[in-house]
Amino acid sequence: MQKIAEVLNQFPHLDEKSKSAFAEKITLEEYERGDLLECAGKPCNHLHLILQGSARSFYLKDNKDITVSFTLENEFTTTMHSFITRKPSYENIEAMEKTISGKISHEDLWNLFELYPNLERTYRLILEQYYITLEEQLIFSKFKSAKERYLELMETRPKIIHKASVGQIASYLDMSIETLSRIRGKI
Amino acid sequence: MQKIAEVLNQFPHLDEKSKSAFAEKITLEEYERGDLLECAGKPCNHLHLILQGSARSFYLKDNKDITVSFTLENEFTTTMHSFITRKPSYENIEAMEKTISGKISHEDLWNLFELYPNLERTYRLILEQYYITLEEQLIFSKFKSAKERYLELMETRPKIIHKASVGQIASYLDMSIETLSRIRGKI
DNA sequence: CTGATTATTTGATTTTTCTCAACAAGTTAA
DNA sequence: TTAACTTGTTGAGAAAAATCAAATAATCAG
Repeated sequence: MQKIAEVLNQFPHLDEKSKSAFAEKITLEEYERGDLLECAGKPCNHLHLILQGSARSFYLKDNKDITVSFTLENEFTTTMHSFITRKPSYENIEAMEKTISGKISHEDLWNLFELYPNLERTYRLILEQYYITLEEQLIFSKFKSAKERYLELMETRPKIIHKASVGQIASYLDMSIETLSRIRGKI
Repeated sequence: MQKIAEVLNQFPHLDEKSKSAFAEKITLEEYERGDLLECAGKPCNHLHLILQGSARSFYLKDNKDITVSFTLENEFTTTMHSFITRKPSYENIEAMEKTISGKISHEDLWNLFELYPNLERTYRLILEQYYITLEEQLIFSKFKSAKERYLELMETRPKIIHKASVGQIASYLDMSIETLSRIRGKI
């Protein structure tokens, strides 16, 4: 698929062989709004590249639905903890709309790493980017008030604001629904 | 050094050649309490393995000193954002006591990756562990009150409580010094 | 050892955000 | 269309934690 090639071309060190070996192991899957890409309780076996649509990672705590992350087009997602440790995931990933994921299984990916060190490097680079993003999220969330966190989201990933509900955004930004509603009212 | 071998032996897939190639590029450096292992404003060029003592990552914001992480013996530390992007770091890393670090430069490490894919894998595995830790920190910090955050630190990394000052722990746990002091008083 | 500086504790007050409650606006199903 | 839900908004009071202020305790330089 053209889209996959585009994403892989972001990694210039990747040779054609590695790319096509990777592409061959990708399965396309289509989800409707609300369908689960990955499900809490089971080990997460796939790394997903969202080719179309969007996804939301969340888990349930005391009957509350807590959003951990949003994934938009051309971004990767998985429940990293489970994908790495092979233990049951505590997170779910659901499609927020009609979504197509190009997914590769853990097993296939690990096998590819043996054959194509360049792919392992690519995975490492992706992991690094994710690490940085997470670190920024952790550090900057410390200083920001509820309002600032919302304004930052508006600036950095405005699409999320249009795709997600108030409740989803509120739990993602770690504030109550009411607080978010009040913030939105005042802008 | 014996200690380095011990740490590397945690990665069973690493062959002897890779290990010794890595060990050869490590430089031992000794720091006194307060010395900087890495300094904000400059690109961070080293991955450190703390062989003895302990370190603290922090940065300065509006004249306040904010602790980002603590590193104890046999743990790795670097200012990941800068180490990965090669841009100036916004974090400092300082020795909290007399500390010995086994450090390897970014350049040496990247060169080793070309020659020993197993080392790149090890780095990837370390990164994965760090990612998981960070993710847990982010997710679980969302639910916990100031008191719960402190109790969790006491349970998971009690050494930090003995080595760090109230102010350092307070900023790490994202609460005011006074709040932490009151929490400690009541236990 | 002693005064000066810094770190910590304690108290009073204020701010932020949460919780509970009521209500309005949309959606969906019968 | 209406009734039952879901989703979002608004208000009032409560709770958690921050800030401001002052008092102690600990550490350091001379």
